[in-house]
Amino acid sequence: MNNVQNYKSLPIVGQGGLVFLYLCDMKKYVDVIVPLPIAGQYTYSLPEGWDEKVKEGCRVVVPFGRKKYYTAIITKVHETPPEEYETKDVAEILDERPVLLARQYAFWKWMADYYLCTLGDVYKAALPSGMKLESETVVVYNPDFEAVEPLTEREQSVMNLLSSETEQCITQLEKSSGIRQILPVIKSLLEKEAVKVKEELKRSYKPRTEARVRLTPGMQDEEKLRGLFDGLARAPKQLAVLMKYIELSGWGTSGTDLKEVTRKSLLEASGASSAILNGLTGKGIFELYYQEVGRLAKGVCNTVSLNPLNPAQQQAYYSVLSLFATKNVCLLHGVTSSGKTEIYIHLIDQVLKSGKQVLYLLPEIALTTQITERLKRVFGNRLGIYHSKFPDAERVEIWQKQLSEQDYDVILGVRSSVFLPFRRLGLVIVDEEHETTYKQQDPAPRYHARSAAIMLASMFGAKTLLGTATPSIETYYNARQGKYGLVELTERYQNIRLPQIELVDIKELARKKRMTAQFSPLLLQKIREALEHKEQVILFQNRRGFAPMIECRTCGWVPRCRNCDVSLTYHKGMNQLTCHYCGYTYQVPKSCPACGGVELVNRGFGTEKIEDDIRTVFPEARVARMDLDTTRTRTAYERIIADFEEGKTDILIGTQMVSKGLDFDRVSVVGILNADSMLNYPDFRSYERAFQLMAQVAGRAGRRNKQGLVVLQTKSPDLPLIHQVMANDYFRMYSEQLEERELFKYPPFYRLVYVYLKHWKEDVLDQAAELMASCLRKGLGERVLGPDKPPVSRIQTLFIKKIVVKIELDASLVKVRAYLQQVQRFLTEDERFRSLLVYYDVDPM
DNA sequence: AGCACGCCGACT
DNA sequence: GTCGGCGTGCTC
Repeated sequence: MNNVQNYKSLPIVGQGGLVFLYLCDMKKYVDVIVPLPIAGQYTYSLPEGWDEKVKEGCRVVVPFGRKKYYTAIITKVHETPPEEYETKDVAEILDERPVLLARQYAFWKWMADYYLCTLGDVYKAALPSGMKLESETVVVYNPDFEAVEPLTEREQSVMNLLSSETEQCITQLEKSSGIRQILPVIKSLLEKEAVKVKEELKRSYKPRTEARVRLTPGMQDEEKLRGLFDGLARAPKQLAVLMKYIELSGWGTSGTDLKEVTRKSLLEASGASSAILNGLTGKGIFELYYQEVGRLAKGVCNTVSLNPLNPAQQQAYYSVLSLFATKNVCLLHGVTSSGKTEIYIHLIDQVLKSGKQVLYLLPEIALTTQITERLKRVFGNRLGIYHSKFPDAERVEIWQKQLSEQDYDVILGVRSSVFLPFRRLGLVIVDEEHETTYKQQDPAPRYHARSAAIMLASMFGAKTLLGTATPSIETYYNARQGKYGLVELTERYQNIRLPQIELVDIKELARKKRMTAQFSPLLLQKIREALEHKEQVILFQNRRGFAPMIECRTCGWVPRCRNCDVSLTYHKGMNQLTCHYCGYTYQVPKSCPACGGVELVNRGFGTEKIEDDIRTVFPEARVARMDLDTTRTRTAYERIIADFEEGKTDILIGTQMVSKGLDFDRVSVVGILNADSMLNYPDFRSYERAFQLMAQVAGRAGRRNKQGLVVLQTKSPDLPLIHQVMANDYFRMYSEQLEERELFKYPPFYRLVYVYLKHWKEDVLDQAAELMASCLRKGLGERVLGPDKPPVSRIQTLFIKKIVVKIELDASLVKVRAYLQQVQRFLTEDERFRSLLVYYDVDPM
């Protein structure tokens, strides 16, 4: 239909002469973001009469492509019909009020722009999946179908599956039938009219409901009830339930409304079975009704007052406040156990008093019960917690609550909570600022939550506080340059002394054959002493798995993933080899496929191996292991920590997880088993990271009354870094690293952008990468390095190449980004490189 | 991303 | 000669 026909035009005479004023029921259009990695936005038309309801930031369901439906977000409502194409109608409006606020949208646009990805990528990362409904094709069995001609084997098997369950979605059918290409089969069944298909929106988010009990309307008077008591004389159990209900609801108590009684509480209080209650509903005395209830924990209302700050903390607190007068970002550099959290709490309290909100970011790993309990006690139900390991439905409710009038004043959350809606943000705290897990690796948007938080805060005119004991070089540089305010807190809480660090040369000991597995005699002795004194031990090894790999003793062959070009990790528990890139598992070969040798041995040591060895040496000790494999679920993770806290475990063995902001009271010994394993990464940040890890893990040792001990085992005891760790000399590490960074053109002096190219044909990829690099060099010259084969040069059958671009801090990032995209467009227009995949990692870690 | 179209090889 | 496999292109 021609849209113009809908317009009622009315000529009126204005100052400029005759103009046409189009009145009211002009056709409306919306521009939307779809949750796909596609650049640009799409325009849909609104069916008539829907006009009033739509606003920017609301979600709509739109048909996209031949059959799929997606949840899109409106960015613009307008009246300009597109000229080049016919629009489709919006299928459904999901919100009356926007779920994406104006400032959030501005934040999304900044992110897509800065990190070189699409708005769809940002949208996908930002919203909890329960808010992104998607359609699914459902195949419906036709019971009246009579075959005119015999069905093929595949068709028959699909029909058999459908006969037992007459409506099934395609993915489910594909799985249970085992047919990989099921679409053609369904298509032919559709032509034969053996089945029908429909598109159904799957709503994964369902509000939680609670069954409640009340008297039926006919029973709600004194007379009737009295009659009931007599009537139920021969059903004493039912009578008891009725009496309990009257008690719980407060029936008959004058002047008060009836309290609602849940089915569960009535059953529990009366001790009756559900059959008894069913009897009462059957007689028409009670009726059940369902009420929507939130999933969010109510939080305690009676909160404790703040702990007073000690003089050092007090001073840091005031320094931060006064620096915020002139700086938007401030770094709080406080040694481990200096009580940064208490300073945060006082700052939050201050911001709340001014009616603003606070976002408190923590790396996932540090977001434990210790910190959440502390904040809950202080802020009660004004605090919301946003954790990726919480169920999605809960995250949906937090999002919705943030949009409501009863939004949280404080959000404690992980990386992705920068996307939550805020309306009166006043402060963002980024705790453990140096943590690399703040950077999202895959998929896009590959954003750094620290940078994103600073940008978000600036959009609100809010302040950002970065806190850590071991600042990232970039942040510390910014602070020393005066870009950020800097507050240093050197005094430990209650004057606990920093741990004593003992250096052990394990190379020398190994030569003399004095090592027991990975443990030096000193470490073993200290563990033994700790166990005797009922103290606890943490052993740190920066690797997981039983042994990173196995190797043929004869020829040195190492099993590799056939998709990803990395060596496989050996997992003893399942006696399997796993690729940690694609997750594919392999059986351990009986003999070496290269030379036929039968001796396949372990190489290197992971946490699992250490656990095994420590159990052999100290069979009486209670040992726990904490790494990615033992902490898959939130409960497993919290169990390990709780057990250790309560002293149910003597020795905790772990990867870097054990170093994260946990405070344990009875740890007297920390063993760093092999410092060198952290240093030998081909990465310009490996020294910085090794220092941070060792300083953090060392900080776990020693509490109130006793100085802790760290046994630092290394093969290179003369390395300057080792001595910087021993002296806890952050500044020396920083200065030394800074020199190298400047020399080799790394951050903080240069910004890095990695350009990744992927293709399934290696030679095409090589050509494309060479061409891309030479094009980039034309515009950017020596700033372009590569192309290079990254350490993992093939993931899931795609070959990968990487080009590094180093940009001076004062160069225009906007221009560089535009240039990168221009070169990409030029490249993908080339016939040969049609299926070339290009993506970027801005400020990579 | 997901879905259809269209071009190639392995079978009737 | 056809069916099924997968590369290429488009989606308002």
